[in-house]
Amino acid sequence: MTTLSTVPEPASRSPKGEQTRQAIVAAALDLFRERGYDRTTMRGVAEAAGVSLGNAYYYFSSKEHLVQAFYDRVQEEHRAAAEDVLARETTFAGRLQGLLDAWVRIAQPYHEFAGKFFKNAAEPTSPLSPFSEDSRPARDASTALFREVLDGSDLKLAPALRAEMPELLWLMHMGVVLFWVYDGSPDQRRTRALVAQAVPLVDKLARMTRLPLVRGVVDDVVGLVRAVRP
Amino acid sequence: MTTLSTVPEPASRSPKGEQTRQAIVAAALDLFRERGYDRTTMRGVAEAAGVSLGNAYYYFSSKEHLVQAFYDRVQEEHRAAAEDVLARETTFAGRLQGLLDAWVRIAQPYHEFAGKFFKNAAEPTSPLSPFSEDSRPARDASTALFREVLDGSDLKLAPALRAEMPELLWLMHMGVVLFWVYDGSPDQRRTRALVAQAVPLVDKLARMTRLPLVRGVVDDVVGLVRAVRP
DNA sequence: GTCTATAGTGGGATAGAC
DNA sequence: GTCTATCCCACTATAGAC
Repeated sequence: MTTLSTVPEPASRSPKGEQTRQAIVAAALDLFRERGYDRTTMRGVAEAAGVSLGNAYYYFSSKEHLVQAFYDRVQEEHRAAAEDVLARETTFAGRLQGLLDAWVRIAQPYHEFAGKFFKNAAEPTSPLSPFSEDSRPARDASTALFREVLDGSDLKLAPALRAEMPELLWLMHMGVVLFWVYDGSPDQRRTRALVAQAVPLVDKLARMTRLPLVRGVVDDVVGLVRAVRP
Repeated sequence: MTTLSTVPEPASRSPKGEQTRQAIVAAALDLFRERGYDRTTMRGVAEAAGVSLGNAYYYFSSKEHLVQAFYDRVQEEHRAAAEDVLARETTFAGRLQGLLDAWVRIAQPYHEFAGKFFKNAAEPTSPLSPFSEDSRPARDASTALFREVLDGSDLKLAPALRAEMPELLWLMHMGVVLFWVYDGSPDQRRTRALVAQAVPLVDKLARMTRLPLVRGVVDDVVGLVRAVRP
C-alpha cells in the first residue's frame, strides 16, 4: 500500500489540533487492527480517542479518509526500511528482494483489514487509486526507490529496457501488493514465497536481456509498454 | 467480468419464487443501468420489483449478490462468441486474440457501469471476487475456455508448462480485465492495443519455451506458479 | 480554530410473525 | 415466501461553549 499513499501532510497545523488528530489516528489504527475495518465504527474511534463523534468528522471527513493515515504510516516505515536495505545490499537481486520483503513485513499486521478497504484504492476514479493523478507524487516517489535499486546495483540491462525498468519494477511491486491482498495463507506465506521465487527469476531474465536471442523480445516488451501507456 | 460470474442457477425452484426472483433481477439491472451501483438502493430495487425489502433479501442475501445477475449476462454472451471464434481460428495466436477481443467488445457497453462497482468485486472477501469460492465454477469454466484455445491450436509447449498454461492464460485475461477497468481512453482503445500487442508477444514467448536456453526459465516459472498456488 | 452535544437521515441488513 | 418492524451505523446538521 506504500505507493497508494497520498503525499505527506502539510507542515502547518496547530499543536492542539495535531494532537487530537494523532489521537484519532492512533485509536483508528488500533481498532482496525483489533476488529477489522467493517466492525470498527466511527463512534468507536471517537470514543477510544476521547473525542466526540462530530470532532472525529471534523478531522476526517469520512471513514475512508482514515485509511489515508494508514497508507502514510506504512509508506513512512517502508521508506525508512528501504534506506537500510539500499545502504546494505549491492546486488540487484538483493536490493529488490530487500525492498519487497520489507514491505511485506511492514504491512503484515494490517493484512486482515487491509483487504476490507482495498476496494477504496481499487475504484478507478478514486484519488486513492495507485494510478490516479492524486497518487502521482507517491507513485513517483516509489518508482524513484526502484530506480535506486537499479542505480546502486551491478545489473547491466539492454539500454532500451533500462529507461522503462523502474516503472516495470513498480508495476511488479503493485502485483505483489495485489497478490498480498488476496493472500489468505498464514503470515502471508504465499506472498513471501512469491517474492522469494520471483526476484531471482526477474534477476535472471534481466541478465538475459542482453543476449542476442532475447533482444527481439525485449524490444517487443518495450514497444508494448510504450504503446499502452496513457 | 465474464469470469467473475457464478455458474448457472440450479434447476429446481418453485415457479412462484422464480417469478419473484426474476422480477427483482430485472428491477435491479434497470436501476443499476440508470443510476449506477452505489446510488441504487435495496429499497429502490424492492419497490421497483413490487416486493418488500425483506423479501428481496430472502432471494439475494446482499446487494452484491444482485451483481451476479449482470455477470451471468456478460458471461453468456462471451461463451457464445467464444464458440464462433474457436470454430473459426486454428492458430494459437488467432484463438487467443479472438477470445480476448470478443470479451472487450462484449463488455464495452458496460464499461462505465463496471468501473462503478468494480471496487466491490475487488474486495478479497467479496463473493464477487474472481478468486472467491463463489466464483470457482465461473473461474473453472473460463479456464476451460482457455484450455480449448490450446487444445485446438498448433502450439507446441514445453510439457511442464502445458499443464499450467490454461490457468496462466486465465490470469492473463484477468490482467486484461484489470487494465480495461482502469482504461479511460475512448472505446477502451488502449485495452485493444494491449491485446493486439500482447498476444503476438505471448505467442512468441510460448514458442520459445522449447529452446534449450529458455528451458531453465520455464522451469523456474512453473516452479513459481506451483509454489505460490493455494 | 477546536470541540461538544444532540438530533436527525438514509440505507444495508435481520427477526420474527404470518 | 412474504411481510412489517426494527437495528445498526455511516454520515449530516446545527447550535453553541471555549
